[in-house]
Amino acid sequence: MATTIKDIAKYTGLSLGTISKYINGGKVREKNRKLIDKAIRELDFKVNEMARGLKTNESKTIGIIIPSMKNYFCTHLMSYTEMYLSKFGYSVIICNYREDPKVEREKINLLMKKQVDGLIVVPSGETISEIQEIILKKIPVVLVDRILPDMQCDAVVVNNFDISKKVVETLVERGHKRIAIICGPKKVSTAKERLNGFLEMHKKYHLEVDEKLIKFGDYYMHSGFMLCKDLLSLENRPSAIFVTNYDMTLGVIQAINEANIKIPSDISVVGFDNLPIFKVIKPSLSIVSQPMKELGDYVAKLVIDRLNDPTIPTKVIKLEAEFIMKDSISTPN
Amino acid sequence: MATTIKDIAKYTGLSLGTISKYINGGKVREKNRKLIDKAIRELDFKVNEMARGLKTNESKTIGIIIPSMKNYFCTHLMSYTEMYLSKFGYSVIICNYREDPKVEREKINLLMKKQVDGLIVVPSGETISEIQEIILKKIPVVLVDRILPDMQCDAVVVNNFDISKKVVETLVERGHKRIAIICGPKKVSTAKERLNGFLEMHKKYHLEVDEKLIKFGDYYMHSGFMLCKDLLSLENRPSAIFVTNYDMTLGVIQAINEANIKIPSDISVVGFDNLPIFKVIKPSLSIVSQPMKELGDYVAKLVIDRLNDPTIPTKVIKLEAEFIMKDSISTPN
DNA sequence: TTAATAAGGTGAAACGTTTCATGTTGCTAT
DNA sequence: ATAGCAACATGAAACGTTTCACCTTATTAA
Repeated sequence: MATTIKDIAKYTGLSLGTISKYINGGKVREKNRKLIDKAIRELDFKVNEMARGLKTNESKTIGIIIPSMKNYFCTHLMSYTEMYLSKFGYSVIICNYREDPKVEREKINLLMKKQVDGLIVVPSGETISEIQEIILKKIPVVLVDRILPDMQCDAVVVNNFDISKKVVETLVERGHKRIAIICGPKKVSTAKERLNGFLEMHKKYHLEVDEKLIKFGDYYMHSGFMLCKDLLSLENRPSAIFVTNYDMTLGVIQAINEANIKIPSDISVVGFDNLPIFKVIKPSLSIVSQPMKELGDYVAKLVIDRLNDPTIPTKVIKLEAEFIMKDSISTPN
Repeated sequence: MATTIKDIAKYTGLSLGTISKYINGGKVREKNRKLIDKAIRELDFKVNEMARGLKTNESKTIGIIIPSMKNYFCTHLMSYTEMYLSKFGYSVIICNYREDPKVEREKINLLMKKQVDGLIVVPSGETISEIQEIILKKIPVVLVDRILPDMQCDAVVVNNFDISKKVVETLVERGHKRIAIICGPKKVSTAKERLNGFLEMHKKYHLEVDEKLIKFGDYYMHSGFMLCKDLLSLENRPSAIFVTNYDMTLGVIQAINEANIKIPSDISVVGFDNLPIFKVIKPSLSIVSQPMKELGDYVAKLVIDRLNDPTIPTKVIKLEAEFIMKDSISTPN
C-alpha cells in the first residue's frame, strides 16, 4: 500500500542499501541524490518507523507515566519535557493511570511492549517492583516530583522539606500558633517531606502539634474542599492553613468562600504551585512555586544523558521551590 | 537481548507458529498452554509491538495533535478520549504543536512515520492540505473542537453559534447595549462561529455594532488580559464582556481586578468553559460550559467506528454547550 | 482395530528497514 | 593510458512477529 524504500529503489534503479544510506544522512552521488529526492517527492515516501525500530532496536520514543491528564501540574511539566526531548529526535507516549496503581502497572507494561527507549514516571508509590525490573533491564528510568524508597535511579524533585519549613516558619513568625496542613497521600514522598518540614518547625519553636490540624488528601480539589470544611468546623479552628498542592488549594479557597470567611483577616492561607490562576484570585495568594520549566527540562536531560551513556552514576536532582509572599497572610486575631 | 517468541519456542520445544497463535488468543493443548505460560513467566517475555505492528500493519496507536499541553481544555478533553480508546486496545501518542503550524506539520509527519492507525486533531487551521492528504490515504481523521473548511471528515464540535447567540441575547435582555466580545484567532472556526452569533443578535435587536468592542486574541491568558485593558480604557467602555475561551477569561478577570473595577456592578462578564477554577472566583462567574466528557468520548467513538468500517459516511457531531448563569451579570448603570 | 474427522502443530515466507562485506565506479597522478 | 585509491553502490541477511498451507496427533464412531 504505502510507499516503501523498495519502491524508491525500483523507481530510481538504485539498490535498497543506497536508498537507506541516503535517508539516514549518508552520501550518494549528486545525480542519485536528485533522483532519490524526486522519487521521494513523487511517491510521497515516509520511512516506516516500526520497521526501522525493529531493525535498530530503538524506538526513539520515551514513555511518560503520570497520575492523571487532569493534573495540570503534570501536563504542564511534561510539556517542557516533550519540548526538550523532541529536540533530540525523541517523541513521547504519555500515559495516565487515573491514580490507579493497577492501571499504572498496565501502562508500564504497555510501554515496554512498545519498546520505549526510556521511561519517565510520576509514580503512585505502589509499583516499586515493576519499576525496579525495568531498571534491571538497563532501560533508563527517571522519577519526577516523587521518589521511591531504595530505588537506584535518576530523579528530579524539589526541596519539599526545606520549603515547607520556610512556609511554617514564616507563619510562626507572624504569630500563628494553630497552623493546619493539608498533605497528599501518605504513600507519596512529597507529602511526607512537606509534612516533615511542618513538624520540624513545630519542634524548633516548641509548638504543640494538634493532630486534628494535620489532614491527608488525595491531591484533588474535592478533598481540599472537604478537609478544609472539616478544619473550619473545629471548635478551635486554625488561624492558618498550608495546602500542599495546587488542586487542593483551589478546594480550600472554595470552602473558605462558601463559609463566608475572609482571607486573610479571618484565616491565612498558603497554597501551592504558581499557576496562572493565582493571579486571578483576590486577595492574591501566598504560594510555594515550583520551577516548572527547570523540572521538565531536567527530567528530559537525565533521560538523554543516560541514553547516551548508561553507565553514569544515578543522580537525584533537587531543585529549589520558592515561597512567594502575597496578601493571603496576616497575623492572627 | 530481550526474550522473543523464538526463545519461548526453544524453551518449550514448540514451533513459532504455535507460540504466536497462543499469545494471540488461539487454542493450544492444555499441557502446552501450561508450558508456554511457564516459559513466558520464567523468561519474562513481552511481545515486541514493533515487530507485530510491522507484520500486521497496525500500530494500535492513535495520534493526537493539540495546540498545547498547557491548554487545559485540550488535555482535559483528551484524558477522556484516551480512556475510551484504551478500552478498545488502542493507545495514544499525544503531540502538541505549541500553536505553531510548522510544528503541527512536523508532528503530523511524525505520526505518519510512526504508522498511527488514526489521527485526532485540534487543528491550527493552517495545515489543511496535509490533513487532506491523510484522509486520501484512508487513515481515519477526526477533528475536534474546530472544523476546517471543505474537509470531508469526522468531527466533534459544539453549537458555538447558538450558544453565543444565547449569551448575547441574555445580556441584551438585561439591558446591555455596549457588549464587547473577545474572540480567538480569526483562522479558527470556533472563533468565527462565536463571533457570528454575537453579530446575529445585534442584528436581531437592531443594536449598533461597535468595531472597537470586537477583539481577536490568541486564546491565551495574556491576550485576554491585554485586550480587556484596551476595552476598559475606551472612553465609552462596554457594560459587558463576553470572553470566548477559558484562558482569556482568566486574563480578563485579572485585568478587571487590577483596574479596581467590580464585577458585576461596574461590568458584567461571561466566561467560557466550566473548569473547576470558576468555583473559586468571587463573584461566581457566568459561563458557557462545554460537555467535556461527551466531547472526548465522541471523538474516540468516531475513530473507532471508522477503524471498524472505513466506508461509513463522515459525520459531524454537534454537541450542546450550556450557558450557566451566575452572579457576574447585572443590568448596566 | 480402524477409518474418518476434528483439533492442533509446523515452518517458511513476508512485513520494511539497516548493516556490512564486497563490488563497482570515477578521479588523480603519473 | 592506466594503476591506485577513494568514493560510492550493492544485495543478502537479519530484526521479531504473523500467516497459512500443510502436516501430525488425538478423538470418535463403527
